[in-house]
Amino acid sequence: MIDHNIFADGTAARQGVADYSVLALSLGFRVRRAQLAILQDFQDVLGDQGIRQADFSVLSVIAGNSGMKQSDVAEALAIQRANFVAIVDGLEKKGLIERRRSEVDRRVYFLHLTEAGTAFLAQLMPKWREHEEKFIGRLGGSDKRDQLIEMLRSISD
Amino acid sequence: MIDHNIFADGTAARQGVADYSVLALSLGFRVRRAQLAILQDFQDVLGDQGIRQADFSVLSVIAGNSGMKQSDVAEALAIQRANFVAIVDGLEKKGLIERRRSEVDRRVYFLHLTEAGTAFLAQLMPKWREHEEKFIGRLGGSDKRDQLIEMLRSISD
DNA sequence: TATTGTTATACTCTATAACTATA
DNA sequence: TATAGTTATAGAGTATAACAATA
Repeated sequence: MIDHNIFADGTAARQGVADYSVLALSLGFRVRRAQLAILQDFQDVLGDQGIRQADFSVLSVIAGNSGMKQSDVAEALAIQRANFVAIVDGLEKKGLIERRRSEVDRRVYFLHLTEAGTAFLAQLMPKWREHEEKFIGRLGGSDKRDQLIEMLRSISD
Repeated sequence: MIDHNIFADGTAARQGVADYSVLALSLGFRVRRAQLAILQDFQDVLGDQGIRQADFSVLSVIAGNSGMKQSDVAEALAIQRANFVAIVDGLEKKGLIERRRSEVDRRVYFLHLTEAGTAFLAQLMPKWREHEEKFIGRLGGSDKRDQLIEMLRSISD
C-alpha cells in the first residue's frame, strides 16, 4: 500500500496538512529521488577511487566486450558520442583503457582495457558490489531487485 | 527473469559477444535510464507549457499545502534552498505563485498559488496524467506502479 | 549564535552544430 | 554523400560559501 506522506517520518500527516498524493505517486519524482540516493552512495563508496558512475559503466562494458567500437559503447550507455570523447580521454590518460585504430576502417577506434585497467576494475568490484548490495538489502532481496530491474527496463524500452 | 542483453533488440546476444551482466543488473544504470526516459517524455508532453519537472513539482506541492514555508517546500523536493530561489522567482514572475511574508517570523516566506497558478495547474493535470499513464501502461497497470513506487521509496529512504 | 532567504560562483552533465578524416 | 571521432559551446542542474535580515 501507498500512503500519501511525502516525508519519511510522516510529518505532513502529523501536521494535518493536505496530502501530497500527486507527487508521492509520481514516477518521475520517485525515480529521481532513487537515482539521487544511488548516485550519492556510489560517490560515498567509490568516489575516493577517482571514478564516476559513467567511468565505471564504461570500464565494465569494455571488460565484458573487449574491442567494442567507441561509438557502440557510447550508444549502449546512452551517452552522446560528443560527450563520450572526454570520458574515454580521461580513462585513457589514467592508463586504464586504450584506443586501437581499426585496420579495416580507419575512422573507428576499438576500446580495450589495459592490464592496469583490468586490475583496477577487479579491485573496484567488491566495493561496487557492496554498494549494490546495500540497495538490494533495502529492497528486501535479489528477487525484489530483479523485479525492480525488469520494471525499470519496461519504462525505458 | 532477467536476461543479460543491454540492447532492447537483443543486439549483444545476436552478435554473440560477451554479456553485460554487471551493467544490465546495475540498479544505478537502470534507474538512470528510467529517469532519462521519464524526463524526456515529460518534456515532450509538457515542455510546450513552458514548465519543467521541478516547476511542476513545486506547483503540485503548494497546491496540496497552501502556505507552506519556502524552505520546507525545497526540502520536501530535495532541492537546496540556494537553488530553490530561482525556481520560486520564475514561478512568481509568471504570476503562478506568490511569496507572503510571515508576520510572526519575518525571515520566512509562505508560498501560495495565485488564481492563475491554480487554473494553470488544473489545465496541466490532464496532460501530466497522460504522461504518467504512459508509464503505468508500460509497467502493466497501477498495481505494478504501486509496487514500483514502494520499491523506489525503500531505496531513497 | 542560529536560521531564512539570497547572491555569487564553480562544477558536472547534457545538447547541438560544425569540423576532420576517412569511407 | 555518409559516418566516426572530435571540438567548441551553451544550457541545464547541482554544490558551496558567504552575506543581510531576523530570531
